[in-house]
Amino acid sequence: MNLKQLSELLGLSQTTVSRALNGYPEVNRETRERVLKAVRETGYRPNKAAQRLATGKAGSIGLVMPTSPGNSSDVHFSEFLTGLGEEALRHDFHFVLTPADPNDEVGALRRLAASGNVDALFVNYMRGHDPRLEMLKSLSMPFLVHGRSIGSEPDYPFLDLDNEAAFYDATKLLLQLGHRHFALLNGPIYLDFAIRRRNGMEAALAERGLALDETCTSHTPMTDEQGLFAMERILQLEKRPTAVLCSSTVLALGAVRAINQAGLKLGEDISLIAHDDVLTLLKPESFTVPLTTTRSSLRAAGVRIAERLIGEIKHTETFPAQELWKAELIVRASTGVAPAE
Amino acid sequence: MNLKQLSELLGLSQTTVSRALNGYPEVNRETRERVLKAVRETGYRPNKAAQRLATGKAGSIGLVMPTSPGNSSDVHFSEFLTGLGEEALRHDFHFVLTPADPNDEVGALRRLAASGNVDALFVNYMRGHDPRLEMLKSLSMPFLVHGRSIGSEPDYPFLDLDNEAAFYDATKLLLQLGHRHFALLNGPIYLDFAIRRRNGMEAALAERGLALDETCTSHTPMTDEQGLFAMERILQLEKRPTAVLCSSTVLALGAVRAINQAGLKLGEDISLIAHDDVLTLLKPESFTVPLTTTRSSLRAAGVRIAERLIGEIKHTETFPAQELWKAELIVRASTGVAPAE
DNA sequence: AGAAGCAGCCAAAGCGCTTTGAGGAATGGG
DNA sequence: CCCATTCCTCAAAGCGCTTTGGCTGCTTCT
Repeated sequence: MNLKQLSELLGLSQTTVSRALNGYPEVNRETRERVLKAVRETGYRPNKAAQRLATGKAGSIGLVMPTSPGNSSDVHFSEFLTGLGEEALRHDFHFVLTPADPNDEVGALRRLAASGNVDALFVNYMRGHDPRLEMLKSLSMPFLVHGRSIGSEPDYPFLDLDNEAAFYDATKLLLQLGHRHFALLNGPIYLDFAIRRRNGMEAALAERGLALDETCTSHTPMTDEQGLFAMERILQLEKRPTAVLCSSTVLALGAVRAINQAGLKLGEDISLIAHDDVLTLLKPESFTVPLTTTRSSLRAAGVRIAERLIGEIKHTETFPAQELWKAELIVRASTGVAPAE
Repeated sequence: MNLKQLSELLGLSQTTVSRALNGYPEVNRETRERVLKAVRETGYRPNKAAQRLATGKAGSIGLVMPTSPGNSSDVHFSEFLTGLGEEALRHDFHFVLTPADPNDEVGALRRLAASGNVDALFVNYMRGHDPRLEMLKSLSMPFLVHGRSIGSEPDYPFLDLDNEAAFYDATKLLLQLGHRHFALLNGPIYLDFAIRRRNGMEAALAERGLALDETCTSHTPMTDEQGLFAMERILQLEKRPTAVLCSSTVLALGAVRAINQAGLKLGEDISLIAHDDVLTLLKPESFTVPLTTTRSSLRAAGVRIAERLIGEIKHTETFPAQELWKAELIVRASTGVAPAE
């Protein structure tokens, strides 16, 4: 069933039927109702490809899905995707996912844009001085960045968490509790958020004349296994830190296990603050010792990003180009006063 | 840059250029090379929407992404997606993801098919007597099911794990170790795999004249939290089971925590076998007490499914319509001889 | 030498939709 | 009674590609 058949069925022209469907004003109310009724009865659905060809609008937003063995099936990514999905559903949009070799993300992005399959692009997992930015700016297609790229001019639309502030605040709390020896279990160092969190932490330490010890720092993919390994290593150091910051509750999962295995008490012998992306899988409050966290929902970020992108495509709304969200610092039992030396 | 412009540039007809690009034989070798060179220089990319409209082929496979609060951002789902992605990348295919209200999966699927945006459909999270099957069969579009639907005629193409056998084998091993009191932490009871795993377990028990105790059984979303709660409850029962089967390592994560908190020793006081989907996030061998598992990679299943679907769309290959994979039973330290009564 | 075959190219139709520019039927004003 | 105005409707032109069905000129066969 296509437009032509439908219009013949109704004894109307294709134009009128099309207008009736797309809510143009110059159609008689009665006619419109007749059309809508026929649509319901016949189950007619406009062919998207044709619609796209005619309008240039695809009703979909493109994203490149990272597929490296490294960050494969990242919980953080799928949590975010869920948020995007929720919002897209409300607008009858969908995503076009292009899986990409991580060495060719720029190429994947370019192909996606050129394919004519999408109206807007989205990128995340930003790196320092990210090469994708230049490419996106050169395209004449709306895009939105989740995160930022340190080292690049901030002249692009983004939504980011204030990672510096989050880890600055967390560190400050630990300092106030008397801690002096810190460890950091961070994400991969080339990622922007990891750089900023580290910066935030260092800034807070510097205020007290302290510096982050390299041996107490690890930059790894954010899995519980890596958290375990890193923490085990750190706990064997001569000068053991009493406070740990984790870039994810997933890392914290492993770290806590290492701490338990070492016979140390979380919140007493050692304090830990993790960043909580509000993963459905892993709630900081359901750890044996509930975790103190800096919290910001990845899912909510997904919703917001979809909202902005769709708004932009439809030209219905204008948004601030750049948003910086604040994380909440939520104190639970994993933080306590520093033990006496 | 479109075909017309390109052909004018070359002084050829659109037909010839199109043929040259699509590998048709009736083009002079020399001409073809000229065309390819021009494409490289101009960066011409065919408009997918037009291509699709003309051919009816979209180069993409559609899937409905579950977005309920319940199974949101499911690690299992994204592990699988990664596999799909890997394979799709090799063939320059992409996915169209439609997020769907879980109460309207059939509708979402229908819309996706009708949109003309996809060449093939994929579904998973099958339920008993799943209504989507009828709908898929009525469509004239290739589809593939991950899992099966108990209660429906198995006359559709699927790829499934032999869940019955996996849990039958696991139970049998535990029986051989002398266990008599069993618990099962399973996924939602309406899901096909959960039903089959339970069946497999019951079959093995029945051979020894045993039955599964309802109070020792839980059917929940597969999160560590649910695993924790369920196990805590079960451990408080008067007649405590000595052997536990978990439908996921994620559930096991919580269950193991409950076991530890109860002061019980895994592999001595209580034995546990979990099904391992080979999640990158959660390796059974890196548990404090490494877990005995039934193993089958979700990601590998994703790869295979993409391979089959794409092959079908391109009509290049024929595959067996139905595949049943066997899980491997891998013994580690979480299983041991049943403790004396 | 004429018929037949073939390689290589092209013009034009068509995929299903939107949108432009115009026309026909009422209505109201002069 | 005629013209202007408003409301509704339509035919036709595109969107950028593939594909059908020729057409041309050259080689090969009889």
